[in-house]
Amino acid sequence: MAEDSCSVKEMETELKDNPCSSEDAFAVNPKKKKSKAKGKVKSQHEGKEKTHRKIKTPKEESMDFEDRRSQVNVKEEADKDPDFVTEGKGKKRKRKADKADGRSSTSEATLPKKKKKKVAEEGQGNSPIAKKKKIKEKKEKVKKEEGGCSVSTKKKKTKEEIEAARALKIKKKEEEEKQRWRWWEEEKYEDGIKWKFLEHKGPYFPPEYQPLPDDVKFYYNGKAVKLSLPAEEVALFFAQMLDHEYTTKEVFRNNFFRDWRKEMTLEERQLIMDLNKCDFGELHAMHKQKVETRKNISKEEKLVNKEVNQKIVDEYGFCVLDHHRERIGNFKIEPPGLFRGRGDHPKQGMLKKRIRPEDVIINCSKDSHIPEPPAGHCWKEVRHDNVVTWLASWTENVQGSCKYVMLNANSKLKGEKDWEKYEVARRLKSCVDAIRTQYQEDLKSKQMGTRQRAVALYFIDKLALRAGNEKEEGETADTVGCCSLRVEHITLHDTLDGQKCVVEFDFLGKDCIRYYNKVPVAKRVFKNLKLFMENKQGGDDLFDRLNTQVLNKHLSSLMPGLTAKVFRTYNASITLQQQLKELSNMKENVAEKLLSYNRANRAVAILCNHQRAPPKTFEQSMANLQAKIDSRKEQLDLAKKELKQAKKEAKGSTDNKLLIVVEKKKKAVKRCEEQLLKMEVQATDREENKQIALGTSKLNYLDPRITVAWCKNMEVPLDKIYNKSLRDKFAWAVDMTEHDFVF
DNA sequence: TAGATAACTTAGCATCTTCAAG
DNA sequence: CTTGAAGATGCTAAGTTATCTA
Repeated sequence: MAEDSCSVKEMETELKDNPCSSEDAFAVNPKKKKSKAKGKVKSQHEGKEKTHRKIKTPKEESMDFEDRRSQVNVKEEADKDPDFVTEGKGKKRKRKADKADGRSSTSEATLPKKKKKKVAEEGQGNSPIAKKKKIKEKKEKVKKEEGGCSVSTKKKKTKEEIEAARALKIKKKEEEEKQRWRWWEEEKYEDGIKWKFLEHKGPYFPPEYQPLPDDVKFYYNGKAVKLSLPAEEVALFFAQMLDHEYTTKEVFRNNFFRDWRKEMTLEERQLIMDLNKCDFGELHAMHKQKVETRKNISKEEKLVNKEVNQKIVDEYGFCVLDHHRERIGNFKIEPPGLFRGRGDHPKQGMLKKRIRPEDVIINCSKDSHIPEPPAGHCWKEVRHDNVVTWLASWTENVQGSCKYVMLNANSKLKGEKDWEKYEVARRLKSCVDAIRTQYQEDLKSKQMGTRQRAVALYFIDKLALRAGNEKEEGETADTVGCCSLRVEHITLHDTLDGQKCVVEFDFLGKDCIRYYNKVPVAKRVFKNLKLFMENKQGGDDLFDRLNTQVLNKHLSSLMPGLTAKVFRTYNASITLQQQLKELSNMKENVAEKLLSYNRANRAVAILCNHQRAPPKTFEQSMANLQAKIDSRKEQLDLAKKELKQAKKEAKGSTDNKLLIVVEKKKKAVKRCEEQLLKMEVQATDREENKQIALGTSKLNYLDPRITVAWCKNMEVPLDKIYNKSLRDKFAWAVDMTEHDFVF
């Protein structure tokens, strides 16, 4: 998040210059007047544009879509902009909205039902016999190795152990595969029922706080102070973070100090009045020491730790859902600590409290073995609600929101939902043209609300913006999505770089990731934007007649199950499909095909603005790779020379030896060339990927069936693209997708 | 029927693990 | 065998949407 850190830096200098706490800064922050230009639509604008421009046909529009990826300005440009600071904004934006009907449920989505009869619980591997055989072989192998050379050196033995462990792992994997629940071949449950039986052990609680040893002291105002346990624990949270830049931020420090004092005893509170007089040095040093020793532990200890962890996973990491053992995603209760929100979060530094069993609600079957709370404790509640998917929940104290323990992505519950998501997106494909035509038409509407809706939809569709819910002021960082865009977030250019009607976007989106883009838009959109911005200030809402409920209500009337985020899924998947078709070629080798895939993936990531901070070691590792390429090039030159020489010598000769040498050299050249190409491809890929994150779209937006089908057609092994977890998560797609799948 | 909240998806970064090169 | 980069996984914050409640 380069731009993030950039604004952070600026924040800091600002803070240095201005010694008042930023809490004060917040209070002082002049609220921008929000002049809601209600009913200010000038009707004479209507219809004017007809003379200038005909409505785009869906086809023309879709051409726009194709070169969308080139429009997205990768953020370097934005990075350079030193003026980029989003000011703390004025007010809470709560508006009354037409109530969303809520009747349009996604559950109507019809999954392509494979009318197969229920498969037996154990599930059938593709070729169970072959698998069993394999497993047997493995077992024998393991046995052999175990018995084989027992009188060997210690080293060898551990090696063997590793080998055995590996074999065991493979065996385990195969068993796993065999036991995979092929839920996608079963009938779905009716209306909202998520399970009929659910049993688990409850969440795993982090270990209790271990008091400081006596020789590690906290000092206040130069004097050693023995803190009470609760205060000490919180002090340690802060001490541990001392290397982080954010412990220097005023908001963070103030929030921390306020919450810390709440944990203190009366005397402590009376003594410790100023954070600047606190010396956490020894605590910090102790923590660093601990990290260091943890890093240096022996292999044996590591193995022991691993086993201990595995035991925890085995005990708490699984549940039984409708007769199948399923992995739980996050079975560990979040440990206490200091809250660190993203970006400029007003609550950063606040204490995230320790969760006790008394805070936790358990959800499971009535007839299951109810999880035991830790000794001496009880649950807040045990309920048996089978229309939800969570196993346990608690309320987090910083934001007051609910946290849930849910299943792993490879579970039936998650998989089915995911599948459904892509089916909804595919349904959008069949009616997207009509919807586009409609919103183009709506741009001319007499109703201001309708026009705003149309423009918002245009953005959501064309630029893959998020819906943009309203947020409560002061509770979170100031970020926006489509519906919550403010006037200050866009700049209109009648012409820019030879293009007409360019909208320049500059705002912080989810996770405070900057969205910066200059996009030529339809003239009518441009005109509407001008209209929406009339008589408004920077801090005013661009779409003052619109919110996500209104928008989604409208969308669901166009297609059941349609909401704003479906457009992101749809456009991401369709872009991947198009790009793959365009970029990849059967003639390429696997490395090149993978580059093509990554490029298609990248087009999607750019569309969705999935960014990452360039890896810290990026420059170095790039240079290393380049060095390797150079040396390989030299090798290649050498090999070529040698080949020439060999050819020369062999010319006219019938000496078999010489001919063989020529062949050898030829092979060497070829190998060199291949390796070089591979590295060069890798270098290109990495460079292009510098600040783009491919993972998010792969995980959340791209219909896996597109990828599976592409792999089949291109003869690329799937595991070159999907790692184990992805293959598990998308098991349904891997299993059911034929080569002719079309999104 | 709006506003609150519950439920669930999406997100990037941190950390742990693995694997390949030196 | 060591080192470091890449890749995988873990963590939890931050969104969206559905649903509840007064």
